[in-house]
Amino acid sequence: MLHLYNTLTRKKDIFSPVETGKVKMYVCGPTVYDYFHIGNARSFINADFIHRYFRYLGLDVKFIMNLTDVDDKIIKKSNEEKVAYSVVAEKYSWAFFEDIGKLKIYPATMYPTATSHMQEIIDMIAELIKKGFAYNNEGNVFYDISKFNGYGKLSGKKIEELEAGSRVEVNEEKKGPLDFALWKKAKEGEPFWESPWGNGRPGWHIECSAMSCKHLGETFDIHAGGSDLIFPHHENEIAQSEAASGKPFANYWLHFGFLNIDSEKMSKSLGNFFTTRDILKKFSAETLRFFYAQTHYASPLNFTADALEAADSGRLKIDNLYFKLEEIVKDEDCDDSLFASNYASFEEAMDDDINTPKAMAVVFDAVRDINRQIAENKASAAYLASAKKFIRRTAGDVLAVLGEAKKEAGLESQLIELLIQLRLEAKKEKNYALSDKIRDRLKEIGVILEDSKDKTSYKLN
RNA sequence: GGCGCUGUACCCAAGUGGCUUAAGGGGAAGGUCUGCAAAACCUUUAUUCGUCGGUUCGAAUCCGACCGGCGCCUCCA
Repeated sequence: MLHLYNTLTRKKDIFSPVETGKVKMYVCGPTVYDYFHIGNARSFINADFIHRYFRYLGLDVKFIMNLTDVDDKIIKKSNEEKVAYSVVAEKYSWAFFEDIGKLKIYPATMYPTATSHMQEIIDMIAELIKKGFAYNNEGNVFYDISKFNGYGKLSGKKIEELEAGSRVEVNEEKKGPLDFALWKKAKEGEPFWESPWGNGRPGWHIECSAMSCKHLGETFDIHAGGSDLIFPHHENEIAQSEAASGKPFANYWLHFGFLNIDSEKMSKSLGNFFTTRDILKKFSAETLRFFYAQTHYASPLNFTADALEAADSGRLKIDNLYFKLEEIVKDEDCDDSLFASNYASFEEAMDDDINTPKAMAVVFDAVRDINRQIAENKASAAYLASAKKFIRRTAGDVLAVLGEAKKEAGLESQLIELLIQLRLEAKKEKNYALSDKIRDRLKEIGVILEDSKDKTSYKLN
């Protein structure tokens, strides 16, 4: 039974979807104004663990991630670069897809954009005005939070306290300081869309309400995002959606913890800002995923080079076993019952609010057991086949921390095999100087040789 | 000022009342195997969970105080 910590109820709730067997999930995606950073990557990967686990469970998942493709930051960048906002948005949208592909993120069902949902956005704003939750002030439309009863229920904030401690600039156009923009009147030179309130563009929060409603319905199962989005973004989404539909919005709210760099907040001004692209030049996607999976999704995580190195060593332990199994397992047919308790433990961990650190411990327990069976030569063919499947389904399909299999480039692998043969002959003649030289040289170019009793295998670094 | 999170070994980290005299990974030390390596396996590495009190038959887990770290309240994953 899957339990998820729900920000709305502040406890772990039993997950019970609106429609049995189906999951409707919405995750706030990127604003496409720059390459995304490793903090964003953490959120995307955490969402991916959840997505992949639902798939593992055999649920029919509809997973929507939006791209915010028009907003202040994009406009600012387009002005700096003297190109149309859409050029910026398009460039970084492609970069986003490229990067999440590299991160082995299982694709969402759909990646809708704000600009392709203008009609839905305008319709929702019109509905909010009609129902009295919003007001038009000379082309700027604001949401009147005093009209919405449950405002603050997600973030646990009280309206009076928010107003008292408010750092929001006084805006004469708004009735209340916490009212937020649904539609922003276009300023000179800004991109705009036509609307009943004049030319302008949507506020940030409304797109998520409009798009989630269109693609998932008025009430859906899971809404997730970074913990900084709780307030005001998600709070405002709830206000918009529930006021417009009169129905509950998302049933489960999940929030991902923040990433710090060397115990400091990542920011451009501190000079500790890393894009995912930068990091992927030094570490593999699997290493990054392994590193993130070691910490629960909601906890803060400290990012250091040493920790990444440690993660790299750790995940190789799983890889080494899996590659070994790929070599010795011929027949994929297997009896899962041999690993029934391992699967049960894995699922128990994941069912407990997607406890990936615990799930990894389960995988490592299995890795040790399997290695021991192999070392002691006690493993049956059926056991090894089941072992391989267990590792693939957990470390591979759900966590996606397994590295790529050895590349079987035809000529390349033949040449390596040839060198291995020559080295074995040298070894037979006890010419260890030569055999070690071959091994060392191959290692230098990324081919690692491992001798076992009767043969030598290799892996590519 | 308000709200919330957090402090577990050299490092990362799970565990939130008895199954734990605290998982798992990294690192380190010793051993097995090996011509030597590598990989793998075995052993060791927290009588203790920020500090001090309290509740309880029993607490890392609950309560209180104190000390430290962090986030949100403004765009932000």
